[in-house]
Amino acid sequence: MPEQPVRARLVDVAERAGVSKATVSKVLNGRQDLSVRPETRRRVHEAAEALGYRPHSGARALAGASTHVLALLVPALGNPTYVTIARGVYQRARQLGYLSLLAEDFDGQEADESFNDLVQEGRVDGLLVASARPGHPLLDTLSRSPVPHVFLNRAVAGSGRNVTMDVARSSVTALDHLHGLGHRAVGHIAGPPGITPSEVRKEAFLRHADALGLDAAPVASGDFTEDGGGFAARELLRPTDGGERPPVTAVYTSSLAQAIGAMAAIRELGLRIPEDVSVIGNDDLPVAAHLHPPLTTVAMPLYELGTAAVDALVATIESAPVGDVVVPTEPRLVLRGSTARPPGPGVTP
Amino acid sequence: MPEQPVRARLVDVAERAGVSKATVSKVLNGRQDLSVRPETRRRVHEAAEALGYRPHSGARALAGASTHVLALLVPALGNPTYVTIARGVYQRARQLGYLSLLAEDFDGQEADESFNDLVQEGRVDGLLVASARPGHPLLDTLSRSPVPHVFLNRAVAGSGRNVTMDVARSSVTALDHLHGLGHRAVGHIAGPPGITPSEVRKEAFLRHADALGLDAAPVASGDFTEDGGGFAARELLRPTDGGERPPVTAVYTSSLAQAIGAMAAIRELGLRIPEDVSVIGNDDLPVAAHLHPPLTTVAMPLYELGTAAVDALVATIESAPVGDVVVPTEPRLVLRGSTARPPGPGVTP
DNA sequence: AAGTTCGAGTCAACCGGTTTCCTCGGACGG
DNA sequence: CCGTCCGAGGAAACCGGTTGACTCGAACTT
Repeated sequence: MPEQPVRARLVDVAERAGVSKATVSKVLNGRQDLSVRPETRRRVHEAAEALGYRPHSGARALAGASTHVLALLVPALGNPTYVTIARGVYQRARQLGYLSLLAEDFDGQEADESFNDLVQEGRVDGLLVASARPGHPLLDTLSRSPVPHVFLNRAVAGSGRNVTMDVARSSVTALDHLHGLGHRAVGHIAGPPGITPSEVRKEAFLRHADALGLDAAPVASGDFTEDGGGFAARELLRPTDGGERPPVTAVYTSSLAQAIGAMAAIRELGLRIPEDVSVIGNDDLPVAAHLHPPLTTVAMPLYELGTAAVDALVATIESAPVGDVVVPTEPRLVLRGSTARPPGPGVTP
Repeated sequence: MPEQPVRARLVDVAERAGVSKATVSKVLNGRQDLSVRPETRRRVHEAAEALGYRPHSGARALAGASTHVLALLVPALGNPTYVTIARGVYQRARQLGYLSLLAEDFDGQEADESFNDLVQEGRVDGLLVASARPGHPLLDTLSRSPVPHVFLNRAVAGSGRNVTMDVARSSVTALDHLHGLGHRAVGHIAGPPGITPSEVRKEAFLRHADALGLDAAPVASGDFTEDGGGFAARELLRPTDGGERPPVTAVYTSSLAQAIGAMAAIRELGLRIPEDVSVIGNDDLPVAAHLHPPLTTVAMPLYELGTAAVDALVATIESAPVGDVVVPTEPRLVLRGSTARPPGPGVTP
């Protein structure tokens, strides 16, 4: 059997190849500050292969080289959006020879401590921060720290380290769709204030609603959860000044969970989807297709956001920082059953 | 400001406390093979505190001590069930001073490689395997390897390292509920064959259906996904031998996603939930409450499964293995709108 | 009073890599 | 023919902890 009973070490490889530790190290790390005969190089690789050599990560980290570990901080793992991002991060990291550590930022405090530890203990080479929020303690820590890091999804203005998606475009896509169906009064359920993608999405919504000349474009804010969406939906649909029809015929939400909550709330108000109210949400995740009715969404390139963030971070680590990055893939409309033409004022063509 | 500009090392602490490196190391690691005066102990702790000392993980691992890192392998991160487990693992690990690494086992191959690397590179102290499956390459690797590990959720018979929930009980709870409502023909949507929780749930279902004397208890298998649930539901509801009523009045699914898919399929068949068919699923996750109708579920102690698995693994690492463990929390019925009395044969009391 | 034991630490060898500075022999230039 | 340069690789220090063996003085025994 080709298995080694015990870990092979660098010396073992060196011995088998008939060279010194130093040479093996340099060859295996592909350093070009040393000239080696192709023949020697081959022998080293062969020996390493034959012994199934894996460098001990601790020793490596200790000797000043990198750990090849990245850490990703997300605000909520319960949110499938972040899970998708995390998968992108994980897979791309592995492709590049890195490992990724996943941490959840329950209360904002946790993050700061946990990341400090990670960095101080020399466990990670870099940080991917998806949970930036104004005033977050970590931001301050990071800004005065030399550890490589990027912000993804939630941008930090002026950091020059943001990796984001074309969030503004998603609002345009959603509105164009609803406008094309004939909607003239569309409400938006935004995320909590102060969070970049939420703010950007809201502003783009308002700007484009204006450009399209909509009659009404009210906005309500709520958490990115089902309940947040439910409350906001009730707010948007409460009939104003004695009228008996809801003030909007369609709702565009900032997250998928909000859309689910909004749908439940809309039905509880005795309205039908999509006959009375159309609903369109952001982020196309598997569950969207199986809701009742199936939810029309704007698919955001979440997975790619993850991979792009890793690319940016690794570039930073290798001292070739790339500045702010916007993932090139555009948001894509996924048409399903939750959007339709608005109820005509008695008109049934 | 109390921040140190540069990492404090063990020697720095030793110097400040006026003792040797060895003493500091032993004191901070709480080893009792050394007697130290309380006074000295205090000085050491003070010095460490003052300097904000964090041991370098690489150095520590290299010196033969543990890395204090655990790795968790899950079959699919897209499945919120595993995310919940992962949270339990992550938090309990941190409480015990460990870090947890999350890996996704996309194809079964990945896992084996990735875990081998992790272990070979001395990155982790132990493994939490939630994706065991008969014939999984990792099982073989693990059985001949000295690395501490436990299997959670999916048990490996005879390993003496299983951490599981009372899955059989969940079938009993679900069936009792349906039986109490008057259902006499209940279908079960099981997971893929060969996977322990799925098998156990199925067998418990059949056994208890027998004990209750149900008229019919057909079983269909499908992936743990929405689509898997959808296909299986169609199979269960296909009218047999020319009858026009579906052969069952209720469906009990092995996963939440399956329940969502089943609900969609049931509606596509022109049946109402819960008037025509009741649906009850396993695992109570937030989305269940916001479905249409809100889904009745059996809540499994997933988070605790994660914490219990960490406890068991850490015990194993500290050479006090605990054998098979069953999480004590019992499955709990969460009553919502997807279950009701079966349609009477024309009887409306 | 001398030997022994015990408490309280210290010494120094490791762990497995990385990296800096050398060495050594042959080719080449003058 | 001798000095120099260069290609190819080696020696050893070092990274920051951990650990078992060892020391040293005081107390305890007999």
